[in-house]
Amino acid sequence: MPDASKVNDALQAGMTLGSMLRRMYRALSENVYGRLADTGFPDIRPMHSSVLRHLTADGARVTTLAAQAEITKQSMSAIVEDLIQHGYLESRPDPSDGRARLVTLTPHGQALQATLTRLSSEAEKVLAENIGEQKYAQLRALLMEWTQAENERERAGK
Amino acid sequence: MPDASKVNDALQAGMTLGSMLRRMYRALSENVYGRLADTGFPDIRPMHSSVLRHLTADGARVTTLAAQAEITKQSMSAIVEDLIQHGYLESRPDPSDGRARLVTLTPHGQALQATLTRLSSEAEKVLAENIGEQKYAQLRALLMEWTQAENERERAGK
DNA sequence: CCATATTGGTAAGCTACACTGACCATTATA
DNA sequence: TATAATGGTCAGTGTAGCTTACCAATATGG
Repeated sequence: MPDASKVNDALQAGMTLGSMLRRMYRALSENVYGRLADTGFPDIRPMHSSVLRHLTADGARVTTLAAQAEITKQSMSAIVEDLIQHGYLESRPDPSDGRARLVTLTPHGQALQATLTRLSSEAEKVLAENIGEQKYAQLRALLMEWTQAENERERAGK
Repeated sequence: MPDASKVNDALQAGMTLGSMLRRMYRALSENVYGRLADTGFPDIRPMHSSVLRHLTADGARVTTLAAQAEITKQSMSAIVEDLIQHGYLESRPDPSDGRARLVTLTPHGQALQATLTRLSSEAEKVLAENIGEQKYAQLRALLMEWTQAENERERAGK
């Protein structure tokens, strides 16, 4: 059983779960995007990862990407447009549907995606060193479990 | 030892630690602020918590609050100003320093703070039910440990 | 004790990232 | 085949931050 009074103290001291999650997220994010800028991708910001995270070699439609990233298609459209301007993506009409367009990575975009994955992994490694491999593994497992359960709940409640 | 290949798969699938942290943060945040609006505080948004989280009965200066929330004093100043307009805070000259002002909670602000703490605690309870008390306790402990260590690192590296 | 540096705070303007509402063209369906 | 649903765009809005520049009051070192 978790020590409820201790949690309460923490809440009083402003250490909500949310604030800590947010802070850890920011730490990772700043690490990754700071280094990304130093690695030849100075025009890429966190928002761009919502595309890069999900885009596979097959390409995808803006609508699909938007759904995966849980943002509106207008927002996703703007992000994609920006990445096209910078040469990371290209988009061509989808042969199987006259309304749709297929978004794919250019070689430059593939390099970016690879670098982003690498830097994310390195950032996690730093965190693992700070709290210990064991606890890092625990944290990751916990989050993955929750995320997957959350996906279930959404599919169900929809 | 954490299963590195599994982590790598997850990274490929876009499940970075960061994206999961962010998502859980959003879930909590939407829960709390959605309900807060239904509880008679429709004008309070997540940003406001950066003040409310740290402000004690003694009051505090904008500069102090800004440092605690890790935002600029201009940003904090705007947030405080907004909360004053809505009757949650008041600010008076600090008798001990002619430059400074002391920000304190009005009774209305105290009610808000209490409600916010309650809702945060309830939101965490929901999460605890979803992943299990044990794992919730683990997650919280992990995050608190990292947060405190991070505080250390900052104090040291500064 | 006074010149200079530091500190608390404000003002103005900008950027990043997301949203809503309205709309068009194409495809699916009753 | 008329209507609904889907993929996408355009224009406008809002939120939460930031930077640069500045003022007034306090601290500090010679």
